[in-house]
Formats: sequence, structure tokens, C-alpha cells
Amino acid sequence: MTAEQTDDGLVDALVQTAFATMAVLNRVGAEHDLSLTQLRVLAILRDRQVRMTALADFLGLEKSTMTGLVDRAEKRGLLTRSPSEGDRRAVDVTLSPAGAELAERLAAQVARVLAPRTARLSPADQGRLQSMLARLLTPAT
Amino acid sequence: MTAEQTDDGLVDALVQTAFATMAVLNRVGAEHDLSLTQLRVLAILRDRQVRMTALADFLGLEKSTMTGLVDRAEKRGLLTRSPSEGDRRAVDVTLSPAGAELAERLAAQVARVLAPRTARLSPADQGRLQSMLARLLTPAT
DNA sequence: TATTGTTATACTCTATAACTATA
DNA sequence: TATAGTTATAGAGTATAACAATA
Repeated sequence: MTAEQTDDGLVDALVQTAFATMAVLNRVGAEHDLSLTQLRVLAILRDRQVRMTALADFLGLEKSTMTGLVDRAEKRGLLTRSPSEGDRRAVDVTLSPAGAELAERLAAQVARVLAPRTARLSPADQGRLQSMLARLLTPAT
Repeated sequence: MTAEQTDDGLVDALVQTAFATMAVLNRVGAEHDLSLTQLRVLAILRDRQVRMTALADFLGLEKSTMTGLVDRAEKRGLLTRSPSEGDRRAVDVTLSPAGAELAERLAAQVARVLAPRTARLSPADQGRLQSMLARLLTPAT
């Protein structure tokens, strides 16, 4: 293998792991009639109260897309819109009690589904894996 | 931490890595006007020729969904439908030369984007990471 | 002028149900 | 009868462009 070429074994494993993980999230969400995006909205709002634009930025979506997503979630009683203090153009999005409870249940369920897989690794390997993934996740220099 | 509880650090890292990886795939696909699903279709067909139902199974989608996906990809000249030998109900899907070329370029581009990240790890760690991910990917017992 | 969010519009993705053709 | 694929339909997700209100 020359320097110009790339051994894609690790990249392939990362991509396949990503798809497998997304499939789990998709399935868990579907059990609660939530799309992957709605699942992410709940996850983001779990520990934050953010404005529409911030939500769109987190998700990598357009503001206009957020309007529809938040509309539907609000209609289901999972979150609420409220005028932002200090800037009367802005809108804060907050989980409702029902939404917060659902978000907790979803997180627990995801952990329950994935835990048997991570448990295949020794505790030491689990720690190594976690720290290696953390290093991959660091924003690009 | 009791035995009933779960340390979600590793699960969180897996999920975050999955989202980061999907974001890369999404971006690469978008540069070529391809959705994530269309990207996957090309990737699957890269080394296989499969029937509509098999494609739907790989992707976890309904057959009727495949019809539309293949319709649009076929209209763009990326793949072709052909009657399956042996079963006149079945339809084989095959990459066109243009589709095959695009699939290769996409794979190379994904590797190019992800490689700088994996390169943060020592070669030894890269090997460890790959084998640990492979263990996670093994189908459930 | 620039920013925040919504509306209008169009297209893709997706599932369910009903259908045709073949097995 | 069962399976492979399509069609019809409906709803969610998404982006672009134009807009109103506020900064």
C-alpha cells in the first residue's frame, strides 16, 4: 500500500457502526411515532432551552424546516414556544413535562438496546473505545 | 453505580460518533445532489446486483419506497432495471457505468473526509478501534 | 441594514393499502 | 395461495425564496 492510498477498513467500520446505531435510534423513535429528527430535537432540548435558530444550527437544518418540526412537536404537546426575553424577534423552545418525560424514556431505551453490544467488550476496552471515539469527535483543527 | 444502572458514556460517544459520521455522508451526498438513502443505494450496488426486495431489506424500507427511489435514480441514469432470470416477477437493479463511477468517487470522498480524523490515532489504536467496532457490529446472539 | 422566524411552494422520503403478474 | 413489484395516496422532512417584525 503506497502513501497515496488509504486503508479503508477503519472508515468502513465507522460508517457501518454509524448506520447500525442510526437503525437503533430509528427503531426506538418509531416505537414512539418519532422520526430521527424529532428524536434529536427532544435529545437536544433535554438539557437546554434554545431558540429556533440554535436548534436549526444544532441539527444542520434551515430555519424554515425547524418551523415545521417544532409545529408538529408542539401540536403533540411535546414542547412549547415562548417569546424570548431581550429579543422580541426570537422564540425559545422548551420541552413540556410530557416531552421531558418522553425524552428520558427514549434515552434510557437507547441505552438499554445498545448496552448489550458494548458489554461484549471488557471494561478496559470500553474505556479505550470511548476515549478513542472522543478523540475522533474533537472538531477539526 | 449499582448493577442496575448504566454508565452511558460509551453509548453517548457511539451515538455522537454516528451523528457526526452521518453528517459527513449527508454532506458528501448533498454535493452530488444525493440523499443519504440514494447514497446507500449506490454503495450497496457497488459490489452487488440485487433485486428490489433485497435492496429494500438492506435499507430497512418498504418495497413501495424502493420503487420511488429506484425510479428517481434510474431517471438520473445512475442505475438500470432489468428482468431477473429465473423469476419473471423479479427485477434486478444494476449500477450504470455513470452510477458505478459516481459510487467510486463518493466512497473515495468519504474516505478522504474521514481519514484525517482516524489519523489522529496511532496505527496500533486504529487497529484496536477497528476490531472493537467489528465486535459491536456482530449480529446479536 | 441585518437578523429572527414564518409562510408559500416544490420535491424527496416514507408507509399503508390495493392491485397485477407470476410462482 | 403466496410472492415481486407497482400504483395511489397521504403525511413528514427538507430547501429556496419572499415576507413581516424587530434589532
